[in-house]
Amino acid sequence: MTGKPELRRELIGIHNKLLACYGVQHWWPGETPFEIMVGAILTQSAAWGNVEKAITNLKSAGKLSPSAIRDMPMVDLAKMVYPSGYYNAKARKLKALAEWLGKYKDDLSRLDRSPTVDLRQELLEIYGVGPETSDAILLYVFKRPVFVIDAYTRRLFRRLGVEPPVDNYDGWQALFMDNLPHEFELFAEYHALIVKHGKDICRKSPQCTECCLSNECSGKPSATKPVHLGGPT
DNA sequence: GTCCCGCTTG
DNA sequence: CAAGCTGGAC
Repeated sequence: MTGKPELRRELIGIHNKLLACYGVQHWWPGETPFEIMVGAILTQSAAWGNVEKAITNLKSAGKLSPSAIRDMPMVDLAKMVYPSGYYNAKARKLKALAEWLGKYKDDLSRLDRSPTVDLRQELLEIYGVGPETSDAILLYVFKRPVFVIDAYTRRLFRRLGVEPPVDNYDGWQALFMDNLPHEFELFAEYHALIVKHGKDICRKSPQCTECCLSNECSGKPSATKPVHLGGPT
């Protein structure tokens, strides 16, 4: 946490307003660590409701475990995750995740001994695990203080007029991690609140009249959409 | 930049 | 009917 005090207070202020608006979120939905990891992969560019269907399919078939997924034919796995979209790609990703866990005898406590940077590097080497999925797993499974950046985060804070100097994943992550205390509870709750807000209010087409942040928001990108002053040609 | 891809919402 | 959904691989 080395950033400017002004930005630090702004980021905390946004968190507090979201918390006051929505209350504690109790994330991540998922009853076991493995279920959280599966959810993190299946939710890539997919609505959570569809992810739940896929997870329910796995659960009711008794296949929601690393070993079951390793032993299952790819085609069967693809059918089960069908509702979450990209089913062939996601079946392959789940296989890769399960194979990786197998290297540690499916024992999360072994992995939990690794420092965060090392664990993150390992996660990134798994097929289908990129920065966001990696950080979601680090945060919600391993309880590491890592700030997760997603499309909702970028959209919300751009509209609020807060942007990092470098517009990529690491740049966004540094914006938050350089300006907030590295506390698991704070990062977990903040991300959950951003998602809640992004789904319900700060959508692509924002519901600004119902937004509890409308006072501090310029609504920039959507407000700057081209206006043809001369009217249609 | 393109592809992967079904389901929900407007 | 189209747009959008907690991305990542190539």
